[in-house]
Amino acid sequence: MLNLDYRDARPLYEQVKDGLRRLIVTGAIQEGEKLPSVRSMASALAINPNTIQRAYEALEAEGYISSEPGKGSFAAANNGVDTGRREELFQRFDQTASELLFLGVPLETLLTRVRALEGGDQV
Amino acid sequence: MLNLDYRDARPLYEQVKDGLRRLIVTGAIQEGEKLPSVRSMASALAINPNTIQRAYEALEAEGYISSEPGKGSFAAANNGVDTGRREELFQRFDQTASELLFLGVPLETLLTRVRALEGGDQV
DNA sequence: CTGGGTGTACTGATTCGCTTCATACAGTTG
DNA sequence: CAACTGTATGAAGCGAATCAGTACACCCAG
Repeated sequence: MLNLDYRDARPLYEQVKDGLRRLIVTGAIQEGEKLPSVRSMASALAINPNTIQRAYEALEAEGYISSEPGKGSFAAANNGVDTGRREELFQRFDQTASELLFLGVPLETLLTRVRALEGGDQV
Repeated sequence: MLNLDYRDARPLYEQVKDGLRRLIVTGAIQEGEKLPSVRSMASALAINPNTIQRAYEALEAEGYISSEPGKGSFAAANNGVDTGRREELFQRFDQTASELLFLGVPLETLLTRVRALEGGDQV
C-alpha cells in the first residue's frame, strides 16, 4: 500500500501522511472506505504504531480522514478538507508553475498537463 | 532581502535556499547579479555563516548560482539549472494540481492562474 | 605589496525534533 | 467475554541542524 524511504530526510510519519493523502486524492481510496488500523499498518510497514497514529492524527486535522475510537479510520468527503490546506496548495501551485516557466518550459506544456489530470486521478 | 521564520519546522539553510531561489525565479535578482557575501548575509540575518554557505552550496548544485572563490556568488542563467530539479518540479506540479482538482477547484481556475504567471514574474 | 574582502573547509559542542518502546485506558464488535 | 479499534503518556536514543571557532587560498583596490 505504501513504501517508506529511509534515505529520505522527511520524517516517517510525514511520508505516511503524504502517501495516504495521495491515495485518497487519486481515488485509490474512495470516500467512506476504511483505512488499515493503526496497528496493522504499523506492522505492515515495520514501524511503531505511534508513528502511524501521528500520521492519522495529522490527516484528520486536515480533514482528509475521520477516526472513530473503537471502530476505525475512514476516508472523508472532499468537502471536509481544511481551507488552510487549500491556501497552501494554491501557493505551492503558483510557485512551482512560475519556476517551471522561468526554466523555459512553454506555457502550453503546463496547460496541457493540467488538462490531462482532469478527472483522470492518475499521477 | 529575506526573512526567517523560527517557528517554521524547516531548517534555516533551507529557508535561505528557497528564498533566494524564489528571488531569482521571480526576476528580483537578475542573471549575473552579485549576491550578498556569505558573511554579510549571515550577519544581516543574525545567523551563522556556515548556514548561509550551506544554502549557497545547495543552490550552486542546483545550478541557480555560481560561486567563485575570492570574488563572490552570482545568479546563473536559467539554462544552467540541473535537470533533476526540473523533474522534481514537474512531479510537484502534477501532484499539487491533482489535489486541487480533487478538492473541487474548477479546471479553468488553474488554467487561468498559470496564464497569469506568464512573463509576469510576480508570485 | 598589503589589507580587507571573498569562498571554502574542518572540528567540536550543543540543541532539538523524530522515532522507538512500553504501557495503559476506553470504546466497539462478534 | 475476547479481540479488535483509536487514543494517551512518559522515558530513552539517535541524528540532523546549528553554532562557534579557526584556518586556508583567492581576488582586488589602495
